[in-house]
Amino acid sequence: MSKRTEIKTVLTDFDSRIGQEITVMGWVRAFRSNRFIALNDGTSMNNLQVVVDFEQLDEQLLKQVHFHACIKVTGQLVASQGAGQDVELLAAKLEILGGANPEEYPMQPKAQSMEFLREKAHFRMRTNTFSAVFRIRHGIAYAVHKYFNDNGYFYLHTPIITGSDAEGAGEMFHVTTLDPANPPRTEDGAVDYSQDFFEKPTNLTVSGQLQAEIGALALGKVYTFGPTFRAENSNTSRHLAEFWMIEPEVAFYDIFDNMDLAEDFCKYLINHILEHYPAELEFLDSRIQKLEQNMPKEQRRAMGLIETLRFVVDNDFERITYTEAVNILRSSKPYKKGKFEYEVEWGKDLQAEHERFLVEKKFKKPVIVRDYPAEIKAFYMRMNEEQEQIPGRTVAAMDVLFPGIGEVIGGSQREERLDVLKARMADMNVPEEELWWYLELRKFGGCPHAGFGLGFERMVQFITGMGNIRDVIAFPRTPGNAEF
RNA sequence: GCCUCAGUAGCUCAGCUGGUUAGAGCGGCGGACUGUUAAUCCGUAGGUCCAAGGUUCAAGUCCUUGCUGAGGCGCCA
Repeated sequence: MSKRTEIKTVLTDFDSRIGQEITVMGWVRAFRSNRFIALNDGTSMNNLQVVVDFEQLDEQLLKQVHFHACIKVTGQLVASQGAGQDVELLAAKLEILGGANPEEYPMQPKAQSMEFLREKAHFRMRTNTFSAVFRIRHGIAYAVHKYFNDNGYFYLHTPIITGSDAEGAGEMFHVTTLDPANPPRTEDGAVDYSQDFFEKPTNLTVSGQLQAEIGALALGKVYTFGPTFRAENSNTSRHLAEFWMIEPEVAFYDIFDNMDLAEDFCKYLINHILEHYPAELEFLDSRIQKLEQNMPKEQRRAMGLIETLRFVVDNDFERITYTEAVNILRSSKPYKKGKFEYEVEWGKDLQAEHERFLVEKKFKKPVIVRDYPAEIKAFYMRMNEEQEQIPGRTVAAMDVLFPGIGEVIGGSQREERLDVLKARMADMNVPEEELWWYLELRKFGGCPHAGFGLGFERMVQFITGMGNIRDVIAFPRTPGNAEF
């Protein structure tokens, strides 16, 4: 193929190219007035206007310039006569690389529903909305690595297949090469996993945290960023069966260092996108405004997308303890009026409606809640000292709650005291045999350390303003859905 | 897993208390158009009303079951 110039380059760096002949390739977004082709090659939010003179080009060729057909155009770049763009390309040569017969092609040059586009995941990335989302998704992923690299963290690849089912984060997908219809059996009739590939039962990982702790206790500061699997039957706009999670783990960090890291990290990611993807954000912002035009006022966002992102980076996150949260909730208007469906009571977990009140009504910004009751949190979270005014024991856990999507981060300081950890595992029926190495980490050269898990798609959702998590991952896996 | 709502043309939807040949906008197709920007204008075709059963003289409309999707909740990131 002859060399092409990317459309983003043409549109942003055109001074030196005006008057020159260039070649561009991309997908047709519109063919107006038998003269103007809006061409997009995925590099930019904006299209290049290609101007055709039908007397100079074959009529049959121009008839194939359909919506989303892929074409190659060579011609002279000139200053545009029209008002909508700086430059345009006068087509001297036009070639159809891939036609798109509109009588069969399902995509149409108009707004289509998210549900319909989800069924067309192989085409939806050609739309403005999804190309913007996926450019931003890339930008956030890049910023994750840049942030950690620039701050002295090491990227650790924790296993996708795990031999432990004690990671305490929900139902797991089994991994096996045994024939499910006819597996080998032991004498007592159980499946004989000693004949399986790994000679033991294995699952897809639900978290890289326990292994990340191994890294932290050697390299000091590590992070993981990889796929994570939960076999929960979750049917919501913020859950996936396969998602990407970022898990920093840091030696010598306590819960407060952990909160500082979480806040700084979130702000860095948002700032990176504000700085590098303004066109995408403006498009998504206006998209939401159009969507909300017909909604009643109370259902609309209080602030625009970009305004929300600026607000989050410009303000400190609110930090409260679980006990304070319970007190705030119990003296709140909706509580007194009986508007909450679930009871607010020390010892019970905060429900989505409670978190939403704190984030969206009370503080109107991200909130970090810490020091949750020990009974409702995982075995590895560090036990706090007893406090007189608090009804029960708490652990040094923290959740970062964002407006609209709720929990984006869950983390904790880890229990480094061997005896306390063993007691907790016994209390919660976590088998020591499976996590012998986790215990030895405390026995030999242990230290205080902390970390958290950030749901990557939830962050992408927040930054792009997309309402459903299935629309910020290219190929969503949810209960009953693994197409593509 | 639970609750609520929806499924009618390629897409988005209208179709009233059941009543003849089921509608619109957009998209498609045919045509016009050399300065358009969600281009515009004229013409035109296009339907197993999600599926199966039932009630009725008569069902897109009512009932039952199932399937699919969405929203909310739970589980969490």
